[in-house]
Amino acid sequence: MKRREDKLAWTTWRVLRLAQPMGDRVLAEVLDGGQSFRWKREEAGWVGVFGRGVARLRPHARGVEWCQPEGIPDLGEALARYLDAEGRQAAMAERLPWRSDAFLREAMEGFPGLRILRQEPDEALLAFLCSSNKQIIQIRRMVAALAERLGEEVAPGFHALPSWEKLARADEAELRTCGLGYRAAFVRGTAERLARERGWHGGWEGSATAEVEARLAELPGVGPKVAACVALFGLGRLDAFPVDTWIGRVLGEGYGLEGWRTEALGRFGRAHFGEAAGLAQQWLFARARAE
DNA sequence: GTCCAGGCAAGCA
DNA sequence: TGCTTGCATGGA
Repeated sequence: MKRREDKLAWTTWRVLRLAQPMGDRVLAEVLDGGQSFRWKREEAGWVGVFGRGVARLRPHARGVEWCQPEGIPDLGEALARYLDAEGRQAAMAERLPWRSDAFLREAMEGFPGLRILRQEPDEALLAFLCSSNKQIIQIRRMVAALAERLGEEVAPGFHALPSWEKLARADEAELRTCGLGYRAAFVRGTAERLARERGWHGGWEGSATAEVEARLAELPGVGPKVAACVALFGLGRLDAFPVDTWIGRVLGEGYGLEGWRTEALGRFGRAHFGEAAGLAQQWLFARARAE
């Protein structure tokens, strides 16, 4: 039996120029390397959901080629923003200490054009609420299950993530059916709070990243690591520096910091890498996982 | 079967 | 403040 999405009509492929193109391997790392959990590999590229948009992507010499389902609003601008087409991050990366830091430089050279996807804050928060003590592949399955069971269908066969209101109404047993385990209580607790606070991150623009992370950490299931991920991936705070097991390992190897506590590693990362620490973190993360 | 995963929260000294 | 433990589940 054909799946519904197989009958979906797609627009013709178009080129989205990127200031900093990505090869196949780097595009894979960006879409499927633990930032977003919403992209699936297909024949020659990727298909996924970002916000309420659905798109197919494939590498192109000057950027990416993309198409979208027929009959929904054009996603060109949203995709350009999502992928940082104008290259704001490439400019920021110039401020990293790669000239004096050979370990970082090697990581950057290994993944040219790597970037932070500009995800919606809700999307990053929900995904990373599910992330604790889980592998990337498992997080992707949890998020997919939440979308399919509770999210709105935005194109045949494709579901957006559920709203906080919807998640707050779901019972914990249903969330556990999505494979969340003890994280179900995190999602429910945070959903109950945010369902009452529309625009929860509104008004944070003028706050320092440390303050933003502290506010995030007031939510159930959000500790230092998840807060840093949401700040970086969802709120565009490029100076946020999440420290997970991979980053702990790679900082130990590359910078002689074996045995340092997570909190101290975070301070090191922010001090050493500076205002684009989150970008450095993503390059080091990619390098660590590739070894 | 064992170890570990893009950790968090609570309990303890 | 800093360390330990329990937590659900599934890969490797």
